[in-house]
Amino acid sequence: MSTRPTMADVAAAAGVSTMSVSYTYNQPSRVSKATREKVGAAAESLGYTGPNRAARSLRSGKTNNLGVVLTEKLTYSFENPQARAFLSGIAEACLDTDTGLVLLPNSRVGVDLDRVRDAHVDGFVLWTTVVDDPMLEVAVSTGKPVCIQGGPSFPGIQLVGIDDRAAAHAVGVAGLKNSKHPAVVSFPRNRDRIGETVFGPDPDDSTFPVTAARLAGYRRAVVEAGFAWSDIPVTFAPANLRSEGAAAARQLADRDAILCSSDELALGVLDARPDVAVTGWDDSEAAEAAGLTTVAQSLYDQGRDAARWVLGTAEVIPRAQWSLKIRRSPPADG
Amino acid sequence: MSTRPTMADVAAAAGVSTMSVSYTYNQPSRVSKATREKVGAAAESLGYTGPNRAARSLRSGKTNNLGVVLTEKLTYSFENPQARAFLSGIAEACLDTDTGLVLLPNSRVGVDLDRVRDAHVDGFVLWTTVVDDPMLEVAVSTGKPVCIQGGPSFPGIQLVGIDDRAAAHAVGVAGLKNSKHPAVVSFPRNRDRIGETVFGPDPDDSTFPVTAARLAGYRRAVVEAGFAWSDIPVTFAPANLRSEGAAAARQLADRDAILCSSDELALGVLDARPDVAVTGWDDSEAAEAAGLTTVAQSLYDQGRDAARWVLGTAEVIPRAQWSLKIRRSPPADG
DNA sequence: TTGAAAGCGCTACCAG
DNA sequence: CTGGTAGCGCTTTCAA
Repeated sequence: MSTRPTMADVAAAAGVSTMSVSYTYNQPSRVSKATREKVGAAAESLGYTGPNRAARSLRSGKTNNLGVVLTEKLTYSFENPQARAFLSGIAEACLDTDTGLVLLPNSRVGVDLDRVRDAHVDGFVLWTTVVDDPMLEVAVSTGKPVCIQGGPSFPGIQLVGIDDRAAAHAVGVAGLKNSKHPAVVSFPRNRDRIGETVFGPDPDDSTFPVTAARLAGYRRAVVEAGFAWSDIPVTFAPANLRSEGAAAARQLADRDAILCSSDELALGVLDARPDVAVTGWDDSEAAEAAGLTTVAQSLYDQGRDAARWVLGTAEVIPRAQWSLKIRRSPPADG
Repeated sequence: MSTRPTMADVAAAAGVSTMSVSYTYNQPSRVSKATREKVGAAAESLGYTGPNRAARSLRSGKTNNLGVVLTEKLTYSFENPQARAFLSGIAEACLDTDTGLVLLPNSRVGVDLDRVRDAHVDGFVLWTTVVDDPMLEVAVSTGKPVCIQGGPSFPGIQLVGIDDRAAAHAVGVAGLKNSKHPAVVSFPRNRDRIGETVFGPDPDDSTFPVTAARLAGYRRAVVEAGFAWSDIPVTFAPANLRSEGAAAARQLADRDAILCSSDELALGVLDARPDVAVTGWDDSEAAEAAGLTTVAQSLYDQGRDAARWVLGTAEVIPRAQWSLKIRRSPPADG
């Protein structure tokens, strides 16, 4: 039962003070090369693997844990490929700094808010949520750094994500090229997730910022293509499922081009209407296989960058990149 | 900048000793009801949310973190629905005990072994790996509790998982009901993941315990159905992908029943050979939709139970349940 | 550039 | 059932 060596043990073996060992690990530039080498050798020979984290936490107030606030049930987040890629990126960044992950659900139950309030973490990364989510205020009130993917923007919270409005405009322009009767199939407007078709809805009526931004971009593309937004049917799918895309498409039987909020919905649309021009979002493998025109972005990179910023490894969050993938759907000519 | 109250603050406010507050949180049954109530009231009024974890860790040696050792790259694990469900279960158990998650990759690089050796966690949950994985020894050598899903069995490591051999036998019996020329499409035999077809391979040649157990179960079903195992072609798919199932099926064009190691492979087989009798494994949603006969098990439950055991919340790991889902493929009569 | 002292907040141990 | 004492391993602060 040999207990692990402490900093004091290393100091004794190296013939220096405990402080010199501490400095060697925390501010190596502050100690002389000779000290650094003595400490390194002593640590090696004793099998010392670095400062004990609990002690360091107690003294410094850092927890070495990152809080990740996901959707309602953790399982749902895992089933969403985009959220998953985001989480992978976060996990990767945590690995680099030996940081633990605390996965926190975000149902609207008070207990989830309490959990965030009291979480023993150094900061939070949130998955996009509704504009009026009380979680936003709670996260900020902890005084810890907070970063959210996809919005909403909120005072004190750093954003990571692409310019959804600009990307939606770009993919909309591509999708409407030869269209006479376009339509949109969108994510739900709010947490009620009601399936309904509305002509020319106000994007800002959506409490999901991502939904709102994409609608606004589509609207701009539609208007630039010479249509009146109020003539365009927008079907809000109750869930981001292929089957819902198909169901929506059947309600839009007279339309010749359909802009979709996700590849999943777009593939469903193609299932029901193989003839129609369709655009998706996210550049999934299935989208590539189906030849779908779509918006590509790396949620993995965004997760990694968000985590790095929260953990203090990175000073700034690099601008998230996106690109348009033009493929055979929609057909090049009508 | 009001700093958070400490146990001593609560003790002072409640008019008791610090120790009584500590006991109230850690062994409530040891303190009188009166004390408990005084402490509760004082904590409430001060906004004390429980013992500081770093201090508790430092004193008790507990880290309040659980190590989860997954496959080579974390991303791969997230893309595997079964590993994902397992991880969801673990995450849920961690939530209950306010425990952080440290996700650790398991490539064969030494750095991953070092990471596990030095991980600041109270125990490990491992995802199934090859029988000769050095990670097993490393995890055990930490002296911390270790539980592995799916095997291999290893001294000092707790197992969680179903009896793959028995389940394979059961689903094999169902799948071979009217077969004259059966075949098997299996997971890879070892980490080389070579795609090949072998007649009557020795199950124990597989370094993946799950692969070996399922093959052994299939073999028993095959032999009981009156075939010689050495006459049965077993195609090892290089990856657990639908496309690989289809590719394998094309190589088994003369076969009338195919037992598969996963739903994914089975669906691929059906893509290429809609006429053939097929069985899968895992009871995915797609399997249900396709009417596939398969083995159902809850990796979520297994993850939750494994984590509870490692964290000391549960004394024993409940036996993992499985059931046979008999559906229209294979057809009831030839 | 190095070091001594103090103490972060808590719980193991022992005493009553 | 309750409480005092000691100290977990480290880093902040101050001094040399």
